Amino acid sequence: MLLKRNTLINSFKKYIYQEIVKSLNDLDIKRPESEFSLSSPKHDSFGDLSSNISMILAKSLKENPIDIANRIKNNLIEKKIDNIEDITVTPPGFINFVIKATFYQNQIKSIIKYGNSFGKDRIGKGKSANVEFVSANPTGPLTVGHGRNAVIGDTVSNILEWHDYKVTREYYYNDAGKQMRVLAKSVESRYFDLINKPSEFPEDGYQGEYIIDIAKEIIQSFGKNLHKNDSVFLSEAERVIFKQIEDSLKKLNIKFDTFTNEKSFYDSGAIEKLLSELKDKDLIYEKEGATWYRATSIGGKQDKVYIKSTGEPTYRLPDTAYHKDKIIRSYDLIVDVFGADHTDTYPDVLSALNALGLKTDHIKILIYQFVTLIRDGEKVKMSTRKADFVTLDDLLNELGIDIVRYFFIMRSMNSHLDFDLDLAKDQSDKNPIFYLQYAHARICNIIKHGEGQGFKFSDNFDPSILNDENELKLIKLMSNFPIIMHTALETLEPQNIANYLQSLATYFHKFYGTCKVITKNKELTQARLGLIFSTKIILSTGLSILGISAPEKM
RNA sequence: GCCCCGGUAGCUCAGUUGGAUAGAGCACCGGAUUUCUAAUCCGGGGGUCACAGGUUCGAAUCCUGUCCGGGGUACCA
Repeated sequence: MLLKRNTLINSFKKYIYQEIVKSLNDLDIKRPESEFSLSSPKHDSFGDLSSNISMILAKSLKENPIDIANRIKNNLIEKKIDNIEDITVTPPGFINFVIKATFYQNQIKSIIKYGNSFGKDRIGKGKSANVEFVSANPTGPLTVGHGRNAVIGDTVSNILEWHDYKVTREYYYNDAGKQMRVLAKSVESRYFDLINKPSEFPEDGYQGEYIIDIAKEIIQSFGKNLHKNDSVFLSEAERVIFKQIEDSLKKLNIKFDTFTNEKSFYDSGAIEKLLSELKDKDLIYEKEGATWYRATSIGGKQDKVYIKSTGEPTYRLPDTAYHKDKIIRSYDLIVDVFGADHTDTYPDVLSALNALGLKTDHIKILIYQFVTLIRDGEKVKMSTRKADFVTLDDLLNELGIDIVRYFFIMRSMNSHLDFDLDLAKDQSDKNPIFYLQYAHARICNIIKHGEGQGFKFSDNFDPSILNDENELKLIKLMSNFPIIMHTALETLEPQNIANYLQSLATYFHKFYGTCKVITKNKELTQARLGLIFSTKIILSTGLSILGISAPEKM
């Protein structure tokens, strides 16, 4: 099938596409090797769908593309294609299709009929997905960067769920490594400070205020007689911090299904087993007291250390065992959400798995770039070690869930994110999230107002009378929702949805400016109620996928 | 040095995976409210898509090189 992926879901496009192919047959033109497009042009003046078929054929046919286009056009016109109002040819050789308004108008009925399932292609039905995100070790409160991770991961999960995937949200952590030892030492040191005993704060210790709070809690619960290296320092620190992390995530309305501890792969012998499997493939060797992974033999740039000369493994080894485990759990799709600092880490993991004969095509790694906070027009400096950072909690307390979630996904994850606190905090029309939510609230208010005037929404209306320019634009945009969702599924990039909803809100507000819904014209009122009702459905569906509320009133 | 991401309006960013005349928001200027919510709408100015080549009917988009910013870089994850 030469059809472009995006267009597959739209059966009407598929139909037109086939009609073009048939015309080629009729005209005795050989179908081109490369695929041709059929997509919405940027400008409405070119119609609703345009194809580049004749430009692609021009070379092999040695014929002017406009002439080819006209031949195809004439053949198509003769055949009288359903739902096509007009076909035009424009330079340099596009064939443009104008779709009948009724085709779009009828979509409103579909939206109302299918509600928040409108446009679902249920591609994930019967399939499972695992989305691993956040995965911060419990060494301190979640930061702004983790926030971006959390919101991307959860929204991606929502996108998958909307397509009927069964999604497991998974949090992976390590409470046994060096980081945690330093954490315990930091708490221990603060503990002895508080009870006026000599202590030594570790060189790379965690300097945040929260460490002192944990030490205070330990004094409360365990008294002042703890000795150095007591395991309580670690266990309490982990317990308290994990509680904090879960609370922060809860405030973002994020709930994990599984927490997986790196330690479990040591306990189960999985790591041992992985090592011996790799050894059998001659991918492991010893050098300078360390154990190395021979990445170079499978196309890697350089060999990597698996076990340090201190006897402690690097992250690669358990990470590979963990991913192997996820593969064995046989998900149809495995998604990892990593920060840009992890860019270099995953290729080794994947290559080791491949070397063991495991398929990794269904593992999708999403890398997001860093977040910079902007306050008063200036970058907020952040140092993790000194705990000189704004936490995710601070952000949530200051801004609330809707704004935080929206700001984290409104930009492409490939781009560095400038999080403008002043804009986010602004409760006025400058803030893009309100623009969106206001559209929804406005619709709710009109519906309410209509009820006060004796109009009740009913699906029994005639959509063909919705012929105002702003009505048609709104209707056409809503018809595009399935394509947007399909793109979001393929790319796993939530900002597509955010951008789409912004345009939808724009088109609605424009409609509102020119068309009054509740009028004395009963038939028109019912039709327009149908229109705004379906707009409300798309808006609230999109917002709920983004994890943002759709207020009835503002 | 090498690898990854980015460079588009004064600022922050989109750009449907190669299409036609480059798009928003903010900021700036001017207008609209006896109205279903003005958290809105309408109009205006503002561009060498970092730069230079290449690929082709056609490039912000793909390839090569250069410059700038961010991240990583072999026993920290």
